[in-house]
Formats: sequence, C-alpha cells, structure tokens
Amino acid sequence: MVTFSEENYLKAIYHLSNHGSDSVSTNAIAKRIKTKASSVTDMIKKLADKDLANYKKYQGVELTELGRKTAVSVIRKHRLWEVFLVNKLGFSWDEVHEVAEQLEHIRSEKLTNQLDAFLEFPTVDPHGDPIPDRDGNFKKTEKILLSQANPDQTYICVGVNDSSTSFLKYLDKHHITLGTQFEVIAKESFDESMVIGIEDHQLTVSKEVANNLFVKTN
Amino acid sequence: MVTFSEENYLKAIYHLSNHGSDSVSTNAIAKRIKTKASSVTDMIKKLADKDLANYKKYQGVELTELGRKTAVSVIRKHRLWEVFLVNKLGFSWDEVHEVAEQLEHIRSEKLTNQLDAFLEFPTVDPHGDPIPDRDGNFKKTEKILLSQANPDQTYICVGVNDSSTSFLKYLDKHHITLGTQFEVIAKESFDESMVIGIEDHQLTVSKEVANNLFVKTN
DNA sequence: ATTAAAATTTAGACATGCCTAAAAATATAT
DNA sequence: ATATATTTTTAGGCATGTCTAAATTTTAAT
Repeated sequence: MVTFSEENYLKAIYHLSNHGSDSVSTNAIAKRIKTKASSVTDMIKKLADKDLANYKKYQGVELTELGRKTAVSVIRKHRLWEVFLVNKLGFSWDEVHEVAEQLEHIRSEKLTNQLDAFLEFPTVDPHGDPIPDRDGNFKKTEKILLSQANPDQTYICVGVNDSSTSFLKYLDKHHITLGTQFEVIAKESFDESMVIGIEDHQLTVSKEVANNLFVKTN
Repeated sequence: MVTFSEENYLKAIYHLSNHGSDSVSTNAIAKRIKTKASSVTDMIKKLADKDLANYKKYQGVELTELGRKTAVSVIRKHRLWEVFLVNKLGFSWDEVHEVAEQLEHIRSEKLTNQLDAFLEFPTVDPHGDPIPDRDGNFKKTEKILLSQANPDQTYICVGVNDSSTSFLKYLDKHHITLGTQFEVIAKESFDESMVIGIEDHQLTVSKEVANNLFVKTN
C-alpha cells in the first residue's frame, strides 16, 4: 500500500529525474514539495524500504522500476482528471491543478480506465503534457519552449512550463490558450523578448513568458 | 479544516442519529466505522473541540448545526459521485460504494456544483437515496420497504437497504434494478415471503429480500 | 439496594509524516 | 591542502489517528 504522501514524493522524484532515469537530490525534492530536507530524508528511507526507490546516503535517490510505474500511474490519473475538469465540467486552465492534485490519489483501476474511455482516450492534458496509456506508455511530445522557436515560423500553443495562477491569468488576458496559433515575428537579442502575431494583432512577450510557454510547429 | 477521518465520523453519526437530530452511542459509531470504542471516544472529543458535535461523557454525541451541515455536504458529494459512476462511467450498482467513499472527500465547491450540473441535478442516487442540493436541502423520499408493501399494488424499485455486494448481485441475477416495475401478488404470512410479478413472470422473494428492497408506489 | 454485566473512558503505546536544531559528510574557494 | 560553505542526515519532539488493557460509569438483574 502506497500512501498519498508517498505518491506525491514519487511524482516529484519522477519529474525531477527526467522521467525516472537520473538520481535526484534531497534538497531538490524538498524545494519542489515545499517541505524540509529532513522530512525528505525520512520519506526516502520509507520509499527505499518499500522498494520504490534506491537510496545511498548523501548520494540522492533514484526510482526503481516499481517506483517509476507507480509515479506514472499517478501522473496518468492527474492528467485524465484535468481533461475531465476542463472538457466536461467547464473548468478553466488555471483552476484544474489543485483539484487534480486530490483526484490523482483515488484508487480504482476501473475508475481510471473508464474515465479514460469516457474522455475518448485523450493523449494530452490541458497543459499540453502527454497522458500515459493504461500500460504506462507515453506519446513523446515534440513541444519546445517559445524561447527556442524560430522567427517567421508558425506555432501552436500546447502547454505551459510554470503553471502558476498568475501566469495562467496572464495568458487568459492575452487570449492565449491551448491550441492558439501564432507566428513568431521577431526575437530581440538584447532582452530576449519576442514579438508574435496572433490573429490580426501583434504582441510582445518578455523572456520570462517565452520561457514558460510550450509550443509545437504547425 | 475537517480531516477525512472526521468527515467519516460525522457521516456515521448523521446516519445513526436520524438525520442528525438524536444522540448516538459510542459503541454504535464504533460498530459502523469498524473501529474500537476507545478510538471513537478520542475522535468525539476532537469533534467537540471543533464545534462539530456536542458531547457529555457517557451520554453519547449529538451533531451541532455545523456538524450536520458538514455531514450533509459529504453525503451530497458521495451520492453525486455514485450517479456519475453509474450513469457516465458504466459502473454497476454494486461497484460504486467503495470508490464513492474516496471521492466524497475531494474538497472543491466548484467541482461539486459543476458535477451536479453536469449530471443534470439528479435528486436520487443509484440506491434510491435522495441527494441534497447545494443548500443542503433534501427531497424527502417516500420510499418504503417491500415488506411493507400491499398486495395487488404496483411499485417501482427505488433502492436498497443493505448494499452488500451479495445482495446487489442477487438483484442483478433476477433483473431487478433501479426503476424496475412490479406488482405485489401475495404475501405469505407463514414465512413472510412475497410473490411479485415482474414483466411476464413471477418471482418469490424471502423476507430477507423484502426487508432490504426499497420501493415506492407508482 | 447490591451485585453483575455492559458500555464508556483513560492511560499508555505505536505508526505516519512533519518539524527544529545539531552533527556529519560533501562541495567549494582560496 | 585546508578552511568555509552547503548539503544531508540524525536526534528528538509534536499532531493525528489508531490500538490494548485497565479503570470507571451506567444499566440491568436479582
């Protein structure tokens, strides 16, 4: 039996370790989970006891295959619920995260798989992140950061990096949402701001914005 | 902040106290929650500290208005999720309870109310129990036990008393489900069994069954 | 009205998951 | 290479929610 808290740690380690392959530091986890390093050490030991992670003192943690699978399952649930909230219940982009954080811990294989079917097997969530299928297989995203995009090309917005409420509100204000098309017009090398053309108007975005918005080529 | 565990106790007390009006004994709660009496005593004190219940040593507990409201809110969520699971995800009658026990604790007013709207404001759950609206108001059920029903009258099945898996499976086997219409043909006073007519055939049900099936007059 | 039985509460323990403060190990700088 | 800073771990404590065993109160019986 994996507890809610353990699931949260597994998820954090997964995200910090580049899909579960690399080793992750105690401090990195503490920062992400907003907890203290000593608490992380405690939990890491429990994960190791349950064969969810490999741990050598002072050397960081690595997920085991079991830990990776468990993390992916939680991520699958999180993203499916996000799709449900947005597509079926009319939640907006910036409201889903907190609720999905709760729903991702509901334990029922049948629930997860029926929900998946009900949503018609979505492959990406409302932030553009891929949803693992029931076997844990991801479709790799070809998304890049807007800051990496080339001038004179057309892109589609597929997600955000930082999903803080303030950033999502910024996007809403400028009518940028999942699926919005735009063209990169120019990149200012001085401050790394970018000019993009959306529909009939132009918009200048700062490097902070460009580093937080994922796009894919059309 | 009310914890999951506290919510479970509030729900139990609510059900045992005839909608929150009467006082409930420690043992009754322990039996329902499948925990020990000493644990119940501990929890009751916490509920009293939070003004969710009134408690006098050795005299049982009573919900406060706040406690009653909180319990009703949990029950509302439980029953809405049951409707969702059956109507949208194709769960059967006997599979929903365990999952709904988890989902009822998800904290989001918006989620609950949007789900309610998505389900088109259902007034009863798949077991025939009424669903409180967002203000906590119930529509009183006029359901009675089959054992109380009169011969030569037509009834509709609206719920079950005992929702154990074995009983629900029995009903499935005999094609009795929510909304099934039938006529009471006879009641045998010797063993209190009843003969009912469903569609084109007759079925004899024992007193145990008749005491577990809720019906309403057509 | 006593006594026996049942219900309830208290006392003390344990697991989980978090914390602070101090110690130990590792990394960095000169 | 040695001192300093940073990271990580340990030690000990706290809240939640559970338990067992013992003490207390209430209820039922004679």
